[in-house]
Formats: sequence, C-alpha cells, structure tokens
Amino acid sequence: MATTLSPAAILSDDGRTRGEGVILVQTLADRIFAIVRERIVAGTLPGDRPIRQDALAAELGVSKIPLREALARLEQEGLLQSAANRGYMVGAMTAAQAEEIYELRLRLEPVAAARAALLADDGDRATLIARFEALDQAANSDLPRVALCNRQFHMAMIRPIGRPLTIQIIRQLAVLAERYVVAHLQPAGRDARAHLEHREQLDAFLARDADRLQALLDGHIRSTLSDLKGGFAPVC
Amino acid sequence: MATTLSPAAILSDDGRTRGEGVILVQTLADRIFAIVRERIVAGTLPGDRPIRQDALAAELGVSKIPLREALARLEQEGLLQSAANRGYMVGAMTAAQAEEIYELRLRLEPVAAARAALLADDGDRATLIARFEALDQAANSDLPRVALCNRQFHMAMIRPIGRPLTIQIIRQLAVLAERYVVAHLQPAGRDARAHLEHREQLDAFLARDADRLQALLDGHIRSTLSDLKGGFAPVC
DNA sequence: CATCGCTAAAAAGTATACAGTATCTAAAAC
DNA sequence: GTTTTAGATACTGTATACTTTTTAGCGATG
Repeated sequence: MATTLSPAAILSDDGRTRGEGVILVQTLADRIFAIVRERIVAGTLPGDRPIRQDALAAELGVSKIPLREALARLEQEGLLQSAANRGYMVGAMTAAQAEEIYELRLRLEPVAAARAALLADDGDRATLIARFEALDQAANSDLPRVALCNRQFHMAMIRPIGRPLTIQIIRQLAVLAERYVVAHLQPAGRDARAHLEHREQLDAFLARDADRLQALLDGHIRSTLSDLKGGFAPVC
Repeated sequence: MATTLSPAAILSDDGRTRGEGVILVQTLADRIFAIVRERIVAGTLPGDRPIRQDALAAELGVSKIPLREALARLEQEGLLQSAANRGYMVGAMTAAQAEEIYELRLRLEPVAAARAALLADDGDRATLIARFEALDQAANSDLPRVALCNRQFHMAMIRPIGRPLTIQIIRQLAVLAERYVVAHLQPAGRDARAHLEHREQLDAFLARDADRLQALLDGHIRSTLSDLKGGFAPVC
C-alpha cells in the first residue's frame, strides 16, 4: 500500500487555508481524486497503459465505486481520457496541448491576478506571503513538491477575486500545465530566474500595483512556455 | 419513467456531427450525464432541494453507480454542488455568476470563433449552416429546444479550431450560460434580433471575415448579458 | 509465413444487497 | 421554551455477482 488514506495524507484541493476550526468533511472519492491527481501530475502513474481499476482500488484500500467517481471527475478535469469498455488512461502530453494550455492561462490569469491584487484583504496577502515562503523553502525538495508549492503560490494570487468559476478554470489550467513542467524540468533544483520573478510578482501584488503584476505574470507565463518549447523549463 | 434511456434518447454531447460510419460507444454513465445535464439546463430538476439518488436512479431505470458517476462529473462541470453526506444539489443561479460566465465567454469565444473561421474546411462550414437552419426551424419550439440549438450553433463556430481543451471550456461556459437564458427568457417565442445577429455571424464566418466575426460575437455576448441583467433575455 | 477466426482470460461496466454513518425531524424530557 | 433523544431517511462505501467487451493466445487455413 504505497499511498495510505490516513487523514494526514489528505491533500487540500489547492492548499486552501482552512483555519478557523472549520472541520473539513470529505468523501472518500474526494480524497482519491486529490491523490490520483497528484500522482498524474507527478508522473507517477504510467501514461502508456490503461489504469487497472481493481489494482489501483486494492492499492488504495478502497472499492471500485469511489475510485470510479474520482476517475470520472479527473477525466472531466482533462487529466484522464477514457474509452467505453476500455477504461481510463492518463492523457497524452503533446506540444500542441502545452501551447493551448499556456495560451489560455495567458488570456485569463494575468488579468485575474491584477484584479485580485486590488481586492485582496490582509488575510489574502498573508496567505500569499506564506505560500511564497513555502515555495522558497521547497526549492531544494523534489520536483513534484516544488511544482505543488508553485501552483499554490499562483492560486493564492488569484483566489481573492472571489469568482468561483474563474478560479476553478484557472486552477484546472494550472494543474494541467504542471504536468508539463514536472515532466520537462531539468533536475536542476533551484532556479534563480523563477525565484526572482516570483519575488517581483509578490512585491507587485502587495503594492497593489495591478498593471505591473499583470505585465509580470504575462511575461512569466510567456517565458515558461518558451522554456518548455526549448526543452528546459524552470518552474512557472 | 419520464425519460427513457432508449438509444433514441441519447443526446450527443454538443450535437457533434457523427457521420462517416463512426460507431458511438457510450457507457450508461455518459448517457445519464447528458440527460441530467439537459434537465438541469432546462430547469426540469428542482433547484431547491437535494437530488434523491434512489428516486432518480429508479426513474431512469439504472443503478446508483453510473448515476453517481454522472453526478460527480456534473459537479465538476459546475452544474451541481455537493456536500459530503448531504448529496447533490442543482447549483444556485446568481446575478454574480451570470456576469462571471459571460465575462469569461467574452474573453474566450470571439477570438476562438475568429480563428475557427480561418481554419474551417468545407465540412465545418456545412455543419455550421446545418446548425443555423436547425436553430431557425426550432424558433417556434419550446424554449429548451431553442436554447440547445442555439448552443450547437455557437459550438459549431468554435469547433474548427481543433483545440480540445479550449473547446471543452467554451462548451462548459455555454452550458452554464444556457441555464440563465432558459430561466429568464420571456415565453416570447421567436426573437428577431437574435436571429439577425446569428445570420450576420454565419455570413461573417462563411466569408472568413475573422475580424468582423469577432466583433459580432463580442457584441452579441455583451448584449445578451445586458438583456439578462434587464430581466429580458433573447436567446444568445 | 501471414492471416483469419475461434476460444479463453481479463477487465470494464452495471446491478444488487447490505452495512455504516451522517443528517434531519419531531417527539419527549427537563 | 429549550435541549435531548430517538427514529427515519438518505448518502457513502463494501462485497459480490453477472454481463459485455476487449484482448491475447493459438491453432487452422490459405
């Protein structure tokens, strides 16, 4: 049993801060969804052959029903593909899809972050700072961990807009993009340029400089895509 | 048994043309997904109380497993909300969400359609013409039918771009938007302005006039949103 | 030797029954 | 009148079996 479903293993969807004594009630399918999603993003799940539902269910110590619900949701999310009676497969990664994902992010994320910077309250800013520091701390960890922290930092810049659907779509795109980053990043460890860019983004956000933040994110996403195309990808 | 699952009742996801001898293999969960989705959009499913899974499964003549898979996917799609141990509910409609949906459409749809007009081949154009005529024919039908044809017309202007993720997101937004249109449209029947606008869009598309199409769609979506805000909503 | 078709194993999809647990309602107790 | 408690309801998850489809093996045939 590689991954246990003990409470400690529960991954909050995007590292959402969940303080204030709110008890997080999750169904089993929710947890399986998060676990399998992170496995796909991390590349742990083989992408060349279909997912054996019985085997995966046994490994996770669950039955087929919640597993299939999680897989169905992951397909809707774009991480899995399925063919009737043939099961689920991890979606193929193609250069065309990478370009598509980044073009969509480019269209949505910078303007959303710019608006978020204006709407953020002190709690939002504190959360963003915490995410930035976590990302900083994780710089020397394994790549999937860095990528996860990176995603949480990016999402913390978006969440203050308070538009659920916009947030959901941007999150979906961030998850999809992360696969490519994890798959193509050099085992280089810490990347200086990305760190600098994140620092600038944080500063612009905290200064409520919406225009500058928008420009920074635009350039950040653009350069990440071109790095991906060039085969070298610092963490976006 | 209000809705049967006989093959004739199978709704293709977006009215995708499926000729050329391609056999469409669907799981039960796929069909349930499409049926329940259309019910939600049409407003047939009550939004004030949770969905009784046993009752709905019995009504559809299926078991809970494929039903729950379909519901999980619909939640991911943004049409349903769920709370653990409390079940699924049809998502609430709010003015804020309507604005959010239309703002996102505005950001994605016109430019996508403009690109599609340049990429479309003869088959794509023929499909679009067919959708336009179907929409025209349906003008005096019941509102959900008009709205469905309208969605298929809009999607036919997008599909030629051949970018699966972009198409999926635009389709998701179109479905979400449709709820508001169906809910707020006067029982007025045929709407002259919408018909004219669609006609112009079709002409621009067929003329490969990308810039004009983009401007037309931008205005079309904008005016639909303002109509929705004003309480009167011709079919967008 | 390649290919076709048959057969058997494997896996997906679905149904059913049952257990456990959470939620809600309403009656009962204080 | 407020709180407690009990019961009903319904969601969640497991176990099992059955059907259908896919896939792989394998021998027969051209």
